[in-house]
Amino acid sequence: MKAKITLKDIARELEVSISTVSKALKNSEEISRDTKEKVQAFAKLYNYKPNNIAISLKNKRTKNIGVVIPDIVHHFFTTVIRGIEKYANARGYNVIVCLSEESFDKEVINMEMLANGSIDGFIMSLSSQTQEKGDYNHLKEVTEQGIPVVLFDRITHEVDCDKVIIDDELGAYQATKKFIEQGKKKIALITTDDYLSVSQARTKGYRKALEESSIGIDESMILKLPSMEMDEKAIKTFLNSKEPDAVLCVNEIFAVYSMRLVQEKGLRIPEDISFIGFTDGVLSKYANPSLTVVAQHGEKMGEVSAKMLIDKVESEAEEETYQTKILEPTLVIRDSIAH
Amino acid sequence: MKAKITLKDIARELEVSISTVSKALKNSEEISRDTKEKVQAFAKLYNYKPNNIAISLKNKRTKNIGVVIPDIVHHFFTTVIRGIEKYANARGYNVIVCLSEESFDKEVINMEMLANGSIDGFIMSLSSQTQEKGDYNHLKEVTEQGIPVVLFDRITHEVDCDKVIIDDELGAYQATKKFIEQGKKKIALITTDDYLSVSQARTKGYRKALEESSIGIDESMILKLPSMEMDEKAIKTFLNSKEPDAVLCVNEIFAVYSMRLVQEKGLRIPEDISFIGFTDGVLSKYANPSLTVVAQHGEKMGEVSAKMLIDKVESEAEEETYQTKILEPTLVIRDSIAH
DNA sequence: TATTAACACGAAACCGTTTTCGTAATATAT
DNA sequence: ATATATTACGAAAACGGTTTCGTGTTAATA
Repeated sequence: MKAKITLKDIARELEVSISTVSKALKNSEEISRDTKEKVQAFAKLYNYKPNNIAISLKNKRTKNIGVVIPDIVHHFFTTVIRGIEKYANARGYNVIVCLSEESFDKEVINMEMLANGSIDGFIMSLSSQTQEKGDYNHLKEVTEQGIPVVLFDRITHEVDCDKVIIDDELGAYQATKKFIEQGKKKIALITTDDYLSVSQARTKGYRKALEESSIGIDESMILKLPSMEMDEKAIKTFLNSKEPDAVLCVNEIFAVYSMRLVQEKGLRIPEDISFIGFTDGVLSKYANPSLTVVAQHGEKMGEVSAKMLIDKVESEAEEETYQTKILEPTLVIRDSIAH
Repeated sequence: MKAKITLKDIARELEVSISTVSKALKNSEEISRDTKEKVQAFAKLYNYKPNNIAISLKNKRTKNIGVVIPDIVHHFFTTVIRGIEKYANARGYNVIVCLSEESFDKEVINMEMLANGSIDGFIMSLSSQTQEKGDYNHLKEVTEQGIPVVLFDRITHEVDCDKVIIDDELGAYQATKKFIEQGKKKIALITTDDYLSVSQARTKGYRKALEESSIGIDESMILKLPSMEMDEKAIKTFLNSKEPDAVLCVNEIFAVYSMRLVQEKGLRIPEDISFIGFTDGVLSKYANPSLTVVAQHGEKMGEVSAKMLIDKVESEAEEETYQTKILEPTLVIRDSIAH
């Protein structure tokens, strides 16, 4: 086992000072040709690499960014992480991932753990419990300490920081409109409780489209599930009693499961009933029939978030100016609707 | 913006030395009751938290573990990360995730980036390019430096380190045997090239089951795709020409897509043709019919890997003894086979 | 009263870098 | 020959902690 070599080791071997070694390795003009060559050769030979921790301590920059998300076993968050990771890596940053598992307490603990020097900034999406509780003090504390934060997807307006969201309202609006254009009359919505910022926005878009049409809103055509967890029974009862001819779902799973249910009843998709979901994941693509979805462009979102964060981290200026980027969703047409 | 407070700040305010503050906060017996109370109260008031980086530098422990995986938009890896994250977090560690994206170079760069003090150990799964190339020098260098490594799922025997795998051979063997017991005669295998350690093991299990039976092996019933990427055309051609009555696939996607193909041809699943895949993901559960799979217990795998790594990191002893844990797969019976 | 022990604290080294500043030795200008 | 500039390097502080060891003050013991 050959342990890592340090500047001190090189200095001792070559009988020069640590400062000289440090400067020589940085090709400083201050050091003579001879010495530089000697030091560099030695360093290369023993594969010297500066210690990241020491450098972090010195310049108070870790080149790490903390990502706190509710769940990782979820296609959307996964793609966001990928986007963040790719972009951050290209700029020399590493990504520390923490999972809140939809728990307020875990979110707080994770942030506290990272906020003590481990990272240069946060990218995060709020846990459902946090949104339900409406308590954002952990975020405020962090921003007050001067640590930059970028909130994505599940955001709150109560914290001053950069934000990246997709226009969920627009996505739902477009999807609902599509149904209307195709002559659907009984358009249902399967969503979750309103405390989730995204569900709220999607419901708004759905309502807007219906209000603008001659159909109007029938509150009983909206099923609000308590969380993103599947509730098979509730969906079954709902679909059987309301018999919609089109269903908009706030995620893939609700949609794919619903499709199964109506298929078992002998309905044809999309002739008798059409479906649109949110999240362009593997499920939509390989479902039978394939599912039309409002694509959220997670990877792009991650990329944009990472760029915003790193730009802020690296900007000297202490501008207290925050922006919210709104990404446009796209309707990915597949076989669950007519086309 | 209230910046973080340091020991020095407290010492200055309270007119004591830094050492006294440090000891007081650790409740050292050396410090008087009075002083301790004073210091602790002050620290609490100003919300003092020690700087992680400084501590890392001092005791040469970062409490970070590096996870290097080929891809994150993949259910299996995602569950492994979750397992790692949960376990590591419970023991006070953070997880730095790096993606090799199946590239050898990225794998090397990522490891080098992390190996210079950023982490206490690695948990990784090899990129396909690394396995294809058979070059493991980056792993050897790291282990020689005394950094513990745990390899999971996609491993190599050429590196001395701890390993965690599931018994892929057994999984494939059991699945194939299931087909045989159910009277299937034309049992196909859709896999990828052998350089992937897992594909190789699965193919071996498939062969073993057939060899033990009266059916024997028909090489033409094995489709080897060049990578984990979907190749719709190749699968279509294969299924049409070979007309199997049972298909074992090395992942979910191949299986679900294959099911679609035969359904379009009017075949009934599982009566005319049965399917079993690997990976118990969201796709299998919500496919139509739902897919029987060999579950790989990714979360368990992550947990076990994390435990092995952290135990090694925290053990003083420099034992040069490595173990390989083999987890048992489970067959999750769903509607794509008779039952 | 002299000696010793216990107590409470501070100085300083250390972890591995970077960077400022001071200075001896040499080179150039006057 | 003297003053000044340049070159090439080292000492030391700093980042924010932990920890060892030394020491002045008081209290207990002989």
